[in-house]
Amino acid sequence: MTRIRNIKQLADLAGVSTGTVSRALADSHLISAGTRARIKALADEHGYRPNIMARNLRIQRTGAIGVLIPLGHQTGQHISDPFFITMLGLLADSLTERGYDLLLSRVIPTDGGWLEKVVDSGRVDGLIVIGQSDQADALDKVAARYRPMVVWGGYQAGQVHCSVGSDNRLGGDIAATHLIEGGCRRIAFFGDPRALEISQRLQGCRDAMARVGLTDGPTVLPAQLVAEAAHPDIARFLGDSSQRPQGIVAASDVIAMSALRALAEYGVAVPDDIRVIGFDGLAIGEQTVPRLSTIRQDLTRGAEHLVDMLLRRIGGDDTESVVMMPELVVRASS
Amino acid sequence: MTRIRNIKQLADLAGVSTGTVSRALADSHLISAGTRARIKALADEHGYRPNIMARNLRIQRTGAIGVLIPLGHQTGQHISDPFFITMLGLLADSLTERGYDLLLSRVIPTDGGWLEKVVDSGRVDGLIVIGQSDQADALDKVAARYRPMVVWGGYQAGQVHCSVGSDNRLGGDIAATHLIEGGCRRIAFFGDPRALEISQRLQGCRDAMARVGLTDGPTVLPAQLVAEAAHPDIARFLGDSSQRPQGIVAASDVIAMSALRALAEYGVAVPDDIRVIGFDGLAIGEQTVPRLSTIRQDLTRGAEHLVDMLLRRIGGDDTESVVMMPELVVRASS
DNA sequence: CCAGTCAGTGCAAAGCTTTGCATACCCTGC
DNA sequence: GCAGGGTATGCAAAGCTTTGCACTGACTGG
Repeated sequence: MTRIRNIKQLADLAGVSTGTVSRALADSHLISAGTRARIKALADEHGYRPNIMARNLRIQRTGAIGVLIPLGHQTGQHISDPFFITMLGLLADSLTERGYDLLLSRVIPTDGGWLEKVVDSGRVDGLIVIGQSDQADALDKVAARYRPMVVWGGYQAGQVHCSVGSDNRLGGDIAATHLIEGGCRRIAFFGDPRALEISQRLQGCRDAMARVGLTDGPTVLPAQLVAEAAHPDIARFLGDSSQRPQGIVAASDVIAMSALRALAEYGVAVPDDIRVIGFDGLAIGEQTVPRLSTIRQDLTRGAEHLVDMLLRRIGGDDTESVVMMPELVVRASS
Repeated sequence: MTRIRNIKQLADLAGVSTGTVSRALADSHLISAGTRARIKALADEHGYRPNIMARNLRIQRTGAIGVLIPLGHQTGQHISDPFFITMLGLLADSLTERGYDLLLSRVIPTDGGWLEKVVDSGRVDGLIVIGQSDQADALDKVAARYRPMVVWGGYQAGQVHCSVGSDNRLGGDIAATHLIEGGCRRIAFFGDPRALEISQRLQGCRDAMARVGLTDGPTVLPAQLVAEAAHPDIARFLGDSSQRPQGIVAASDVIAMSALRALAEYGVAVPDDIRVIGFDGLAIGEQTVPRLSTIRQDLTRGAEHLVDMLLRRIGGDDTESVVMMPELVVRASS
């Protein structure tokens, strides 16, 4: 009843060779049904499990997909951010359903080779990167030679890596247009445009304003994505009543919530004095006071696309980037 | 400039043996500084990264910690559940800070060996299991021989596996006592007591009621943990106005939110007609209408304990289970 | 009765590192 | 000039599977 730890021991016990054991456990029809059953029973009885590392080394695949969260432009950010977490949960569900494990890494791309390190480590069969941060070039460089990688984020012409994401420019445009239609002329944009997606949202905002003659565009406050870090900046900005905008386009729901909180503290009425619109469409936005208007991205569909396309790429197919339409959700904050 | 894929090629290129390369890359002082620098430069130039699977196989460790979410008593449940996700984010932060990767698995323990499969696979250096579900026995069995495992969940006397969690009985007691002090005599408990933690919360609820002579205890509605599945049951239960309780102890904040929603739909005033209290203290409870009273568990500290203790166990130490004190948070729903 | 087939099994290489031990060389001190 | 002690490197085993190929024996058909 002693524990069996490798295939050799089991082979000796069964009086066959390791090859036979390996094949028997894999249900190969090369092995007679009798031997097969006997070996399996023996393996079961002695609690033998093949060593996955050795197996992976041999067959050159791991059954794991890496999910990477590059925190390029803001070191303070944590994975516990609601957006990442939501996406992560969706990916986990979708991947486990397909029999893959999920290897989570939070990386701070300070050195050049952060992505190569994961790719070449051979630890994963494919890679999902959540957000380009300010690392679009690094992603392109790797994508040129490493196929099984898809990225959640923005799309720009000429991009080498395969991305899934929303039409961020359009989203920003819709958000700003919505505020303008509500009568706003002085608009502020809260978000750090070093991240590709956010710069696109800002661009959309500018476009919408330019169309009605507001060629200066919005005032930009490069707020951090993470709530705790953003709040002081936002509070300071809004504290100066002389520069208060009439409308705020926030680059994410989390930033918008920070803004709502700060405005409440200053006694500014939303949406009467200042209108606020977020971006993402997280569930949490339903629960704010007032309930947050937002530009919804369909994360569920996004996650499914990411996994689908990644598996196709692992299988050798090629895939085009996907740009999904964002959707205006008007609640009570605008 | 051709890509180098294994240590042998690099060794040939450098005109040394593989052993020397291996040591050089590991910065071993056995290798002269000159050779070391030369090899490193060469490795860098040709983009060589050691194959992690081979390395893991050789040194018998993986640098990854498995996080397991057993969904024993309810097949519908998804990882996207807010509680799991919150915990997962905290663990991810804590683990990556300490240089470990996080391998996420959602398992449905139908067959006996679900846990053994992960443990013996050699894919991870240690295991964090989130929630005992109804699998306490399976956990004990494995814990008897596999040291590097810690479990988030309840503690009961005689338990073999090492757990971190709240005093659930006490939490249930506090919750029920709070409702009783608010004048409730007919109390309902929403939650499926097949899970250890929940049965303990129910027990606490019973204890509190017994102390004031309510020996029948609460009416138990074995609601699912996941919101979508629980809602119909809860709505049906509350729809029958003849059996409506005066107070509801929900086994989780998510269940409580479902109850709040159902009550709002029936036009029942909270807390005036029915008082509701949840369990967990998730951030999301701040945003409900009315804001949810709850029993808070300190998940941040819990996650840190889990990781700390796991690493200590990996290092060979032994660790005692930790039971943290839950805390009553009175907001507006009770 | 023999050549040929086929089912079932064994052998050993390959996958890539790490590391204990052996080796080679260069000094130093006597 | 030689024993002894470092220092720098090479050799090869070990870690555990999977799998192409070779082999054995039994059986079929002529």
